[in-house]
Amino acid sequence: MSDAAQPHVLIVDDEPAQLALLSYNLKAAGFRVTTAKDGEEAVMSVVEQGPDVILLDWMLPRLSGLEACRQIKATREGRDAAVIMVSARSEEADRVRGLDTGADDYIVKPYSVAEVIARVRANLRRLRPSVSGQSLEIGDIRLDPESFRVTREGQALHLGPTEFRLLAALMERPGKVWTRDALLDRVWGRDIYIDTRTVDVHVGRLRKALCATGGDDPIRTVRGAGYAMG
Amino acid sequence: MSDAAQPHVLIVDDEPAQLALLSYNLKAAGFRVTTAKDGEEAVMSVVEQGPDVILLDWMLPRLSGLEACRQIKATREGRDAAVIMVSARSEEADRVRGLDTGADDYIVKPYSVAEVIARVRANLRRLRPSVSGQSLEIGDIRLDPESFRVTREGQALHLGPTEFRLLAALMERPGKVWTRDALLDRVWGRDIYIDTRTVDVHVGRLRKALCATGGDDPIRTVRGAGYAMG
DNA sequence: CGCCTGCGTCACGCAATTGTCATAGAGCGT
DNA sequence: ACGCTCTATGACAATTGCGTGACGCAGGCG
Repeated sequence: MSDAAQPHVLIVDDEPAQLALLSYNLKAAGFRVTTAKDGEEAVMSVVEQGPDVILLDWMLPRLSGLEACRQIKATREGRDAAVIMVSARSEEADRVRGLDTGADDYIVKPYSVAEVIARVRANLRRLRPSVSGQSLEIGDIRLDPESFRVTREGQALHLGPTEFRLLAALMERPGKVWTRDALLDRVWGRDIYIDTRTVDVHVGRLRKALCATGGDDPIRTVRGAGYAMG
Repeated sequence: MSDAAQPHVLIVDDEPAQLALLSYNLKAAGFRVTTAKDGEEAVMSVVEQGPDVILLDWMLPRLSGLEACRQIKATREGRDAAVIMVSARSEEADRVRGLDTGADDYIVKPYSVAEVIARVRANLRRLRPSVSGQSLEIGDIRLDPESFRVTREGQALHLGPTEFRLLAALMERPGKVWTRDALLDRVWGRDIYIDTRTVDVHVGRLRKALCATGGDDPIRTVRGAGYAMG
């Protein structure tokens, strides 16, 4: 999964120039960027890194963009990434074929960098609401990333920064069970050494805060696995 | 950390170098790997270990890949494994012959390691849905690996971790009869010392949980063999 | 500086889960 | 019907995993 701070974009293109151009500009726009030169590399990278958005060129060596897209969408990590196909072909037929294999969006060459960034942002907004300032809602709990405010039944709750990010992670995918390790990655950031049990403590604190105004415990503990909401 | 649910790949090739190369990379990609040097060994290994995917070289001593494939597909354990033929011949005729004998896929030499891994994953996905996070369903029972939820006729059931994994194993291959030993491997993990009869107890507990809301017993006991669902 | 807030770790207690065993029951061949 | 083998089940003790309060530390701020 991606880091708490920056949305992660994977760019797949066999032309180094395109790669460099997009990479530079997306980094400048505040994204974390990794790249792949062909379809196979792309699939492996998806599995390993679990990016949020994938810019996938149509024409690729080894594994066509179409087939790569199909494979990406079939992996656990790729299922909830946004795939944006990039193609010189503008025919409607191709567009349909692309979307048929599970692509989420379609950009036609020649494109402007601004357009690409806009599309990436748009897909991100749809897929990762909290990253782009949309408020999340589960039951009577609402979390507004913009104002860093959490309310339950309209009543404001006081959360520490860590509890806030923890809640945001849990609310982003209702029903999904997060392992403690996944939460450490997502909430605390990768390559940080924290005892896994610390997650328990923060979940406990979050629970106390969420139930301060009364109401049921909205966090589900899955014994042997982790935590989930919704 | 040896995951009990690691997919199992059998690699069959008479060249030690190929064996080592593929073995190393597949292990690194998170698979459990065993190897065989010829067709006969391959068939025996299939019967003994029941791998999920088999990478079968076309040219083999003792028993050609083609014939090995036929024999593998004739065994109970090999029927629901994916066989991927690996061959230097790229002629269409060979491909057809390979697929005719029951091979599920075909890789032409020279191949890239990434391609092999991608193909293995693709076949695994088709054959073992839960590996890629899809929810499993048999009759009125549904199991969602992502949310760790099990429902029967829409009603949520409470299962312990072991019962959950046991049910997942049974549901992954509807109709397959699992021996107690196979279930110990799959659910408890190999290299663990547990009494075989313990499986009975857990099947009993799982049955009780599944029938808690009423309904027939969905687990079939096969006397002298093991258990099956569906 | 002294207070306050937030955070990570630890230790303890509790409850769910688990492996084993003993016993009763069921299937099958004769 | 009988005997043998394999399976189901209830009981139980040991283990594991989780929740919680307490504690020490670091940083921010008046």
